[in-house]
Amino acid sequence: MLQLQAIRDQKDEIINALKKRNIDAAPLIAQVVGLDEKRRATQTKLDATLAESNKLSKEIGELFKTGKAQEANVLKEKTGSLKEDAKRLGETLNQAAEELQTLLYQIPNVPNPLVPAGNSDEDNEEVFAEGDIPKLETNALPHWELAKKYDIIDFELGVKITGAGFPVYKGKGARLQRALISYFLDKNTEAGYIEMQVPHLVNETSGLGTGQLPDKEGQMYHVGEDDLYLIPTAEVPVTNMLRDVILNEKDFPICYTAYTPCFRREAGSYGAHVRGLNRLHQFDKVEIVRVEHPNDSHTALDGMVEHVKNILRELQLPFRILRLCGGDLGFTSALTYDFEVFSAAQDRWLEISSVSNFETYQANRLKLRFKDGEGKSRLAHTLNGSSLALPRVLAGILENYQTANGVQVPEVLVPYCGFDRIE
RNA sequence: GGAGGAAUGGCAGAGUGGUCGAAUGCGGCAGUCUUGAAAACUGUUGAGGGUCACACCUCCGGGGGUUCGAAUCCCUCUUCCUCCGCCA
Repeated sequence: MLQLQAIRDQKDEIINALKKRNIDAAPLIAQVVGLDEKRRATQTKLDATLAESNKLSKEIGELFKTGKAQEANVLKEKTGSLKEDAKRLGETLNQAAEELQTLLYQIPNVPNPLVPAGNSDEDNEEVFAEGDIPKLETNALPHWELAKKYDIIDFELGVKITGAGFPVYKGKGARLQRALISYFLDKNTEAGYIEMQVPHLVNETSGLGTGQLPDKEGQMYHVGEDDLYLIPTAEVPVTNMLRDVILNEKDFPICYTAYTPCFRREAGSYGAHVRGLNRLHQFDKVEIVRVEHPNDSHTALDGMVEHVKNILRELQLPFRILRLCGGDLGFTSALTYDFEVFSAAQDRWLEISSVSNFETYQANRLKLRFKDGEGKSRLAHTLNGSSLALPRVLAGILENYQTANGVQVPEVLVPYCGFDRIE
């Protein structure tokens, strides 16, 4: 959520920057400014009414104490109309504040100046690429065929017990998955992230805090009975740990990592591009989350990108990094880098990580602040990234490491797996 | 699930209708003393709105009510604690 103060002060800059997202925010911003003025004017009137009422109440108290009940009763009558005014103004105020909130929820984050213009994923800017794309045998298989051949992932079994998009990992497949989780957590811990285990269901307030609600409601599984949401990413519970917190400057940086399953309804997407592990309703992910001083957040973002890079290097997977264009940028993000691994057998790039700086957008919703040198409260910056998402990394490994006699296990994972080949 | 009790500032903890945004202690910050530190002493220290700055307004778990006036009384929700039941 953008800060009202910023909208007031830098209206034109914001409208201009939002054009990169291909939206014309001018009407919305104008509405916000109008409502904000109304809200403040009403607040001023209400405050004056309440001040008058408070004053009278004090006088009445004094009069009763000194035994002047009659005079007190005269004053009492005067408070009646003030009360009515206050009630009416209070209602107007609440309504204006509510409308304002609804409007603010509709405005996405302002893209960072680095964000390239563009409409779709085709306009994303490749900023880095590394690793050799392996030359596979002509009869190389996509991962869903490999999964069947070696009996390590069973999609049909998942359909039987739950539905499409809920695979069952078996034997070495399950072990490889667990190995990846441990490996990622270890790498993140080495880099200074503190490991957390967090709830997999969150309440509505948490959904609002990180920006999944109110607009992406349909993408989360909702447990109606208890009004809880299954998390679409660990970002939600982990970042919300800092909700309503005022940090000290010396607390920065805050670095957390967490492994969780992620649940996404992904309504309405079927077809070739979602085969196998490419898109699931439940998948595993290890996430990194940082809370930073505004001055340091972009350096931190670069650091997170480097960190993910190093993991992919160790796994020896060919990858590239894209800077998302305005049209592809997530609603709450100011700047996002996507990591993609090349899947030789599918002959396409698979997104395996997304690293973002939300600047103050989430912090404003979360009321995540810190005391600066002058003792003033300011909003912190939040960042997060996948380090890493499991299924597509698994797909990339299966496809790129396949040989005529089985799938080799990447060297760094062998100690975690306890085997070096799936056959 | 049943029966009781509780929720106050960073923490602990007073406050049962007006003088309470809230005693006191601890912690934090600044200073005095000290070569430095500790101790001691002095001062300071919640959040939000509003204003050029003041004034002023709101907030004592959330929401609603009673009253001229609510941290304090009533209703309701949530959470925590104790006892019972169930249970990995």
